[in-house]
Amino acid sequence: MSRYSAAEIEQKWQTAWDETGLFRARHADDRPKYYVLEMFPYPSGRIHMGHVRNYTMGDVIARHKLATGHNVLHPMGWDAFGMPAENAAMAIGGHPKDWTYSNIDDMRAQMKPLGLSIDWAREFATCDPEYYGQQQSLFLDMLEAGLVYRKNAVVNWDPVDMTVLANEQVIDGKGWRSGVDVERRELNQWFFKISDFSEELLSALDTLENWPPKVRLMQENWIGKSRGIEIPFRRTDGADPILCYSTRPDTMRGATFIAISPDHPVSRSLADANAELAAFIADARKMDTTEAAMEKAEKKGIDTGIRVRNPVWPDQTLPVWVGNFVLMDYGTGAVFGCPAHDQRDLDFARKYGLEVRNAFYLPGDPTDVTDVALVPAKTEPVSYVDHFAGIDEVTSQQGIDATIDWFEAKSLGTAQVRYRLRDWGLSRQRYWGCPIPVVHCETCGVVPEAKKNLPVRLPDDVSFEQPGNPLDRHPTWRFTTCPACGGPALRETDTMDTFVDSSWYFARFTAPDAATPTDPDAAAYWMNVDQYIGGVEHAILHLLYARFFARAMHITGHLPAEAIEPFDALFTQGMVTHEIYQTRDANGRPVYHVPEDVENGALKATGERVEIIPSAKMSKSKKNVVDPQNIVSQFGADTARWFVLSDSPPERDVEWTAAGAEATHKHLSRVYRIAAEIRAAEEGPQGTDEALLREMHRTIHDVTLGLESFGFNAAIARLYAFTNTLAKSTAGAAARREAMKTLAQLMAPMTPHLSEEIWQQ
RNA sequence: GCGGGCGUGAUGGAAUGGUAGACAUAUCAGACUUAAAAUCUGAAGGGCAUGUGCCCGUGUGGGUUCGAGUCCCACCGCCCGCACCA
Repeated sequence: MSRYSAAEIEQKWQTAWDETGLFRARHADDRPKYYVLEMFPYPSGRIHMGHVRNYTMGDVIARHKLATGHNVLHPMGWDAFGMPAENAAMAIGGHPKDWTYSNIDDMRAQMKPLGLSIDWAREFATCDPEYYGQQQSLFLDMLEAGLVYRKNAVVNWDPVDMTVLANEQVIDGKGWRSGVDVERRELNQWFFKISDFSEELLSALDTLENWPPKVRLMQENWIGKSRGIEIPFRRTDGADPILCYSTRPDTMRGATFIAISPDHPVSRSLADANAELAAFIADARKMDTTEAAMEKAEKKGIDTGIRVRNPVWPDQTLPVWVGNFVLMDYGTGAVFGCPAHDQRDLDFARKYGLEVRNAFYLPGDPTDVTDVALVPAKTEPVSYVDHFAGIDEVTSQQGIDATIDWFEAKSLGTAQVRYRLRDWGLSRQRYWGCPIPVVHCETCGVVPEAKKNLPVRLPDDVSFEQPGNPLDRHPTWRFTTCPACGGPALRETDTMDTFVDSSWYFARFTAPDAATPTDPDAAAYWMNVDQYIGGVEHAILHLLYARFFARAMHITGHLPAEAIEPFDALFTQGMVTHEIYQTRDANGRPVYHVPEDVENGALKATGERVEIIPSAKMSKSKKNVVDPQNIVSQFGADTARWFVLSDSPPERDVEWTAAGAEATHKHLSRVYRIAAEIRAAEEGPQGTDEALLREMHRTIHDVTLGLESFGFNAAIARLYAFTNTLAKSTAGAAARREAMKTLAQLMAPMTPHLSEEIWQQ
């Protein structure tokens, strides 16, 4: 072969690797183990450049570790449950199962040509009954361990589609499919007790040294620990006091009203006798809970007529309002409003003509002031604090803590540590998910399914013509017998949130065929994941849920104590972006064009200039998607792999360009050519060329360092430089041969096929 | 509002506090060719001198240091995450 033919080379070596079972991982081995994992894909049907970059990074590490004497586990699977499959069934007919499995086949067929060093024998999909059956078993263990419970919760309910909607599926207060107003409905739902682990999930973040600081910080903020105090406000009518939660009791002097949630018990009981209030509460209920809506929503309130006393200055009485902005499930569902020091409270006070009172005495100011402009800057020392604890700066954290202590010492309140983290509601009124393995028995109530009856399989004969959950209207599926009393019972028809599926798959990969969720030996040997790689979009939910699950799996005996932090190192890679090409139609609306139709900034067909928007996320609607399959068939997998790693550091976005891909291909052709030249060079008595060999060893050092520290772009730059040196080298044939072999070896993690070809010749 | 990150040629980006701009793209020139492609050789931060040299340069302004793209302070700009959380 005189020309570089990626197609031939790649096919040849992929077959060879397959036949020798090179990437099969076995857990009896003297070599140190290394588990590298990329976040597994949702089987949409097409792989995209982001997948290529993600899996190539993992593959570079896997191959590098394999080459440096490690026993490597590098598996792949499918995060296969979820709504798109049901949506496809509703839109185009067919069955979610068929749609999903056929997508998996398609995607596997697109991935295999990339030459990834994956142990395909371990592949599974989360919708395999073998997988979700083990998940049900895990759920039952967690139920027994008290890590799962049922409670009523308010959800977004679409009255037409008859299903719960995620916040993301509520657009402007309306269901994204039905277009009707979404209701807030209270339903009985299953919850994981993740909030029991708030403190531990928070403090253990410090041990995750090889995680990006940014991700740790995001989790810290999400868990949201705060120290505050619960303060009872006595009512003038002598009824039970209203408990308010505050993290800023130092602003007590500025309190001019109390706001309670529409869901607060006091609001509810008053509503019985107050039609206006009842209407207000009903109205607040209708408001959807999405971020966007919350931001726009007007702050509204209604005076209850109740008055309470300021606990520190009892001669001051404050009105109690119901406010639509007060959340029932944070703190006590009641707050005191301090308009002088809080923008939201100020807006509210202005709207309803409530008093604005400065919380802090200004130096030399003996009386209360009402002008907001006089409020001292946060860090300014204030003089009034002798009232509290004799501290001179209330607004430092120390000052706030001292104020809390002061309140406690005077028996005016109880210090509280609170977390923003809520329990994880896992019930979904959906078909295509893991059935929750419980039954509802008239005599026994909620009863866990017996493990011998697992998996509770999804029925195949379902229809999607009607809205709602097909499991609910299935003629027979629901009807079963109670595992406890043997009487008639109904199955739970809710399925699990798909985040559950991805919360433990990494553990299942260590023994994908085990008859229990994990195999203790295999889990002990392979866990933890040494390097986990994925998108930063999973920084909070997936990674937090997985950390919770690892703890739950330890408690239920499915993972060793060492595995409660399942990912030793985490790397979040950047996106692959591409220019967008757009022109305008007669009405000035943008029209997008695929890259193939554009040449030199103009449409190939008409010559019309296109507007170029650089570095945009690839998306179908903007038509700037580059299909990896096309690149592989045009240039080969090695070119695609090399390109997505070159140019940009892996944590940053990389811009895909046709010119860059071509240049990469030219470079690989050049390496191939140089190798051929060197092979053909006359053997002779020439000695070594020390300069070349010195450069070679320097390259080995730099590239190794680059591969081990996610400096792939720098490693590749070094390989370019060495290729140039080698091409120009006038050293003897033996030295050049040695240098060429080394070059091939160093390139191998990125371009395994080309390297293997050069190495073997 | 709270939290975090980043500012280096035309472009993507290199650079344990020690020769800024490695490597690549785009560009230009040359060789080969009837021509083109491919390939090979070379130029290239800006300015002045163009002859070997000089001056200025990592968002802006200060500071630490023998020495700062790198460390510290302030400001400007961009990006990201969170947010009626009391």
